[in-house]
Amino acid sequence: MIKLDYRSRIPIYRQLEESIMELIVLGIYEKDMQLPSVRALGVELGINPNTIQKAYQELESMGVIYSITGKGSFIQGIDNAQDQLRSKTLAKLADVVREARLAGVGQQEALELVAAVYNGEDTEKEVKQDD
Amino acid sequence: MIKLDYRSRIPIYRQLEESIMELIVLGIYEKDMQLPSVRALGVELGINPNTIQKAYQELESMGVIYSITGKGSFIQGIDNAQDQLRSKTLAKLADVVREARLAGVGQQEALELVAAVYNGEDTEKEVKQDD
Amino acid sequence: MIKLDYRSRIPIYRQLEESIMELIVLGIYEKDMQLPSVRALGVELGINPNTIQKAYQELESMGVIYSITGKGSFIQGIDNAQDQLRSKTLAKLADVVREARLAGVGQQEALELVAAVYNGEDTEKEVKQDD
Amino acid sequence: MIKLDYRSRIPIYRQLEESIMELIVLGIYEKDMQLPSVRALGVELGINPNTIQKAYQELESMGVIYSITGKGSFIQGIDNAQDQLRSKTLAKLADVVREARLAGVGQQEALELVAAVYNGEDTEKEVKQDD
DNA sequence: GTGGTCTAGACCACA
DNA sequence: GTGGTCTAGACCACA
Repeated sequence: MIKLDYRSRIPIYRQLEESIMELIVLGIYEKDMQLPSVRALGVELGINPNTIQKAYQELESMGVIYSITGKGSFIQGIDNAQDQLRSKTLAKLADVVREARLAGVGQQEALELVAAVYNGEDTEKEVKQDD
Repeated sequence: MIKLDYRSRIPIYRQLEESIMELIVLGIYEKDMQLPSVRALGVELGINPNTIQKAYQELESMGVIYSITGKGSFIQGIDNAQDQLRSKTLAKLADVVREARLAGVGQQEALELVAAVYNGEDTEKEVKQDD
Repeated sequence: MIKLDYRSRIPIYRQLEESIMELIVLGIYEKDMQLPSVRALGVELGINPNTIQKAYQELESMGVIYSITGKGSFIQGIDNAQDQLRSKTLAKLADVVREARLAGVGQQEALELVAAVYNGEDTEKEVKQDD
Repeated sequence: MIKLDYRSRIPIYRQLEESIMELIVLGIYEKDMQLPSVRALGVELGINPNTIQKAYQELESMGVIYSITGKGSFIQGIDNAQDQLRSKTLAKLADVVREARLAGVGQQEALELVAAVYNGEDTEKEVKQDD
């Protein structure tokens, strides 16, 4: 359910955080549902439990999940997850659009690209970007 | 002419590269014009010459500038700069739009944000998109 | 009669201990009254009997309750319970007040907060004092 | 300048965070002043740099300090530090006062204890508390 | 040198 | 078993 790109410059724990938030937003992870334990998920994804811990702790500090020592980690609910994902994403988007504008990309072109992505017309998959 | 944000998560050398490409695209840096030496620019911007060197090297490998040993670095011309900037930027934009879509941002909303940025209606600058 | 907050960072067994001591201090649990068995209470509260056991053992070592093998656990009396609760609490209070002072909280403000809590004017319950 | 209690149940990284915030609030660490590097402080305090990192990263996410890779970590300013320290401390204080009240500590007694601490009349030093 | 990421592994409190 | 803390150590990008 969670797929990571180990080659990406985006740290694994951040990819994990985003994945989990998306799963919540998509309604796959429901309120109070228990997440896999840091150890179990570590084994499943082939990464160190400490890395999972880091992701879980950040998600907890964002109010997206809550952890009870000795019991496990649980989904807090959809609201915080949605808010966090949205605001982060919109901030990123605004940044990149500003960059595009400075790079001489026209408004029309930018709008078309957005529409293309939403309509599934853009063929390129997850382009590796250099920064 | 070149302004850097030392607190940004975007590395200085990348900011430098983008700035220079933008100056070329804007026609301020013209073909065959000589760039300041790494030392001079280092002093001017108050940063390590190594950082400037790194930016110049990348720009050279992208074909945006060229160097003549013992003489200095020069602008290659506008074409490469423009192409590089555009393609990088468009790839990034597409990526982020895909992310936004996954995050539950609607097409309409995304389009409006793009328009807002182009029309200067969005006030926030370079948002921290960290946590 | 005993209410636990499973999400609190305060461990369940500690919450249990405090609850029982409070019930004694309030006169609800009287001298030589028998406590529910660890199993019964475990079922009632929906928690592991080991957790109850841990609380009972600590209470016994504090002289708040006593156990008779094969019969059960009983209330020792009000004195120990009151002393234990008081001294622990006062020590904690002093610590936190010292902290508050270091944090720049003024004496007046601290006094007012105390009065507010006692007069029921502070609405917030059991605030998360994590991050 | 920073002293840690390695025996405390309060994790080292949290003690570090609080210490740094106090130093900022006291005006000893001033705006934009550079903090010791994670490695240097690790050596100085005899603890692992990773532990320092954790503290620094939390402080950064709280807006108390900012870090620039390759350069160092710096004090953001006094405002956030003060706000964070204050709110955390007041929350803790309210919690403990509520506990004290349940434990049968009278309002008068609580107020006197607060006054005593502020007036330096309380002799006991940093009592080891059991939770 | 400086922050940041990740692993392997140990140990603890708690349930 | 579950989360949480900490260490030792490696490796990376950046300045």
